[in-house]
Amino acid sequence: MGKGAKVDTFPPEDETGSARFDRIYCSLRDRICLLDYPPGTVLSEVALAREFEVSRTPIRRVFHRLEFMGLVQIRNGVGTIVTDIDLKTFKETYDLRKRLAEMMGELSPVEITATHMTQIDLIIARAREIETHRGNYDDLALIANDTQRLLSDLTGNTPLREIAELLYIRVARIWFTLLPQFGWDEAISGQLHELREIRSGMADNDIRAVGQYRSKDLQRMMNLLGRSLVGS
Amino acid sequence: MGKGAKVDTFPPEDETGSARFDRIYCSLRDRICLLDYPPGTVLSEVALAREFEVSRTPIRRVFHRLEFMGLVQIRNGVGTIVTDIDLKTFKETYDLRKRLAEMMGELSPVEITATHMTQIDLIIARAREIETHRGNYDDLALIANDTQRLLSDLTGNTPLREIAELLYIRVARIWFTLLPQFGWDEAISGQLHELREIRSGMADNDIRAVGQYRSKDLQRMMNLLGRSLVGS
DNA sequence: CAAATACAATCTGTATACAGCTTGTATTTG
DNA sequence: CAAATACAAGCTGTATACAGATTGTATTTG
Repeated sequence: MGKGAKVDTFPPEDETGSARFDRIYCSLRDRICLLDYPPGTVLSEVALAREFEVSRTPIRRVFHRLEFMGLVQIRNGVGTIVTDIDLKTFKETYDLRKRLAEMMGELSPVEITATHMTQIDLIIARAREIETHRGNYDDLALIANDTQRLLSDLTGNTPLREIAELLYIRVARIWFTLLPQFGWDEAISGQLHELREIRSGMADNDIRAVGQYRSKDLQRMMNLLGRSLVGS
Repeated sequence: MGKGAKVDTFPPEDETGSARFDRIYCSLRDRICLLDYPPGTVLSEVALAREFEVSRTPIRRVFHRLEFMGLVQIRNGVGTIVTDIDLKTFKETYDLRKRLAEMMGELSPVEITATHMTQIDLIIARAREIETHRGNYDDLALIANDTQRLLSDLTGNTPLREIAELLYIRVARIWFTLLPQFGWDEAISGQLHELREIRSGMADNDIRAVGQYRSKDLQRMMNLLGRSLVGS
């Protein structure tokens, strides 16, 4: 999943230290989140060092960041393994995300700009474009990612934004794993429904409504999950 | 402040890797939080490497963790500097912490045990003991830290607990900096009041009430801060 | 044959030398 | 004298060799 979805950028000539770190970190984070590296995958420091044309040191720095984000577990003498999430933690995280979504509009809300409207319209257009491409879960995942990014832009409270992003990154890939179980129609129509709700709230310049829609949709996902687990 | 409050433990003989990391990380984190290293302090990798009898490598690992926690800023060619917090971020963080405190009792609440009651009683006893030791802000800070730790133990939702701790660590020292401005009587009586409120909620096995008390007290701190800033 | 044991392969953790960046200072230059 | 410049000191970033930990496997031993 997602193999062809992202092209890793080549390093520019004058790349500074932190830019290189960000490049490698974002690459690996996205590979994990988009399931190029599924849970259980053992990441090799030396192999990645060769691929990114650096030594082990910067790779290790990235690994420790990924561990802090909850995406890998580093074990001495064993290796660095992409984490899985137990259902209890998954549910707790979604419960919390649901609450944080409600806060989005209540803590220092931002003003909706024309740029924001352009962004949501573009995302909706992309979702409609793949509506009939049954089973295109890769692009659906990218759309979900961009939706989260847009909602981040609409979150005025900085710490809240950071934490919402962190929790999203932690559980997004688990969600992506479950997506196919729901079937394409349910998945894409749910995503489009959420996007249109969000857009209506944005059109009214009502961030509070946007947050409540998001919260409701997270609840809907939890319900779907519950049904899926009972049904399997 | 806090110089004599904490004794760094000696490394045991059979110390494993991650234990060493935790030891150094907690030492430096506490030194920053308890203002042994006030904002603006430049931390030296080589000096700390000498002190902890390791090479620069583990110290760098700790520095990157501290940077992720928001306690230091690492700048290439310059140094690693203990951060300060601007008032906007400080207020945003408190607004968020206030909301998270309310959630404590609502998301998977835990059962209060006799151990928990013993802990809160011990903290209250310590607070009463220093009640007449005017200006003993160091011990007051330690009491505030242990209060936070107890509330963490009462938070059943794991991600919520982690995030509440993170936000506390980020802003605690700023709060400690401001404490003396409020005067000893206000500071110690406020702390004791909060502790007794928390205890009453715990005695009723009502985590929701505990969270609401905590939220209210965070609001009270914000109000004090506002007055202090207007008055200065 | 089964169980304990020794070992080798492979991984992360650490130490250290060196490269690159930033900044204050001394020097040069108009 | 003032401003631009060259430089040196000190910091973090990187590369790499080596140490320590873990685990699967082959060997030994009863």
